[in-house]
Amino acid sequence: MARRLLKLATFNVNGIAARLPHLLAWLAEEKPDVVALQELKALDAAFPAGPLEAAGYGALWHGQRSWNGVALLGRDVVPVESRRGLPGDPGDTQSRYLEAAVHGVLVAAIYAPNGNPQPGPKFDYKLRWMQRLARRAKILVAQPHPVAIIGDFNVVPTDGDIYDPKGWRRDALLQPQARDAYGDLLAQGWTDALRQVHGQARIYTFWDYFRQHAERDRGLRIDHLLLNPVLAGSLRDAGVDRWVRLQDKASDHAPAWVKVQAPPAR
DNA sequence: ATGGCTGGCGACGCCAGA
Repeated sequence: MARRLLKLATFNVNGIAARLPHLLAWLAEEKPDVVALQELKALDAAFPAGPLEAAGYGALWHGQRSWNGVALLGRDVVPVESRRGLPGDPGDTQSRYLEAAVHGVLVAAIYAPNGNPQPGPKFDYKLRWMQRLARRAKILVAQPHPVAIIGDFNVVPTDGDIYDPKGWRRDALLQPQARDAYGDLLAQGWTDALRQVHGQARIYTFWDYFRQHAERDRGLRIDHLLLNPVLAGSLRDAGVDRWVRLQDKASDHAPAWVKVQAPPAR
């Protein structure tokens, strides 16, 4: 008997306060089971736990004033937290990593540093952060249960993942060191779900606010869903809810998602 | 090579995003 499908999604909301109506409309329409949010840009006290609970979602969140901030939502359940903050640098106070078990999947929600301008200290921080992520990912990939790392990686993996690689070649998101860091993750055994499902087809998750890039589909693929081998075996579909990006007052990212066969209850 | 647009902050312009 076929088990039901589980939909896991990641959505950089670019401000949870400004985007709550969009988030609620998307949840009602697409009914994802697990959601990673990035760029809350809000203190913990300002997180809209009430409206989300009313919409049927339990939540964990790790906020921060003005910038960053990540959350995990579970449909009809509160995620069970396993880690808050990326290990490896006690001095790093930026809220970019939250890990929890949700619906039988261990999910790491990430918001990797942008790294611009490069070269410079922000780019150095980006690369160090990615190295720390790789150390955590190496442990996660080998788990005997389903694991996913989903979020805004702020890496354009190849020139096929952006509408204009030449125009962006100096950007931190396209630098060889950033791409190598992403490649190192894949080499651990993670499956890039969107590429796995769509081959070399053009697929974007971010479109900047300039020159009607969203409407013209001039975008970047920087939000990724990585599945460990246990979970990759149950991958059934993947996609991007681009309609969200075409709404008035939208985030500059759209939700990206996978559908996997739900792990057996235990 | 640059600027264009947006959210948050906190008081009108600046920082950061990607």
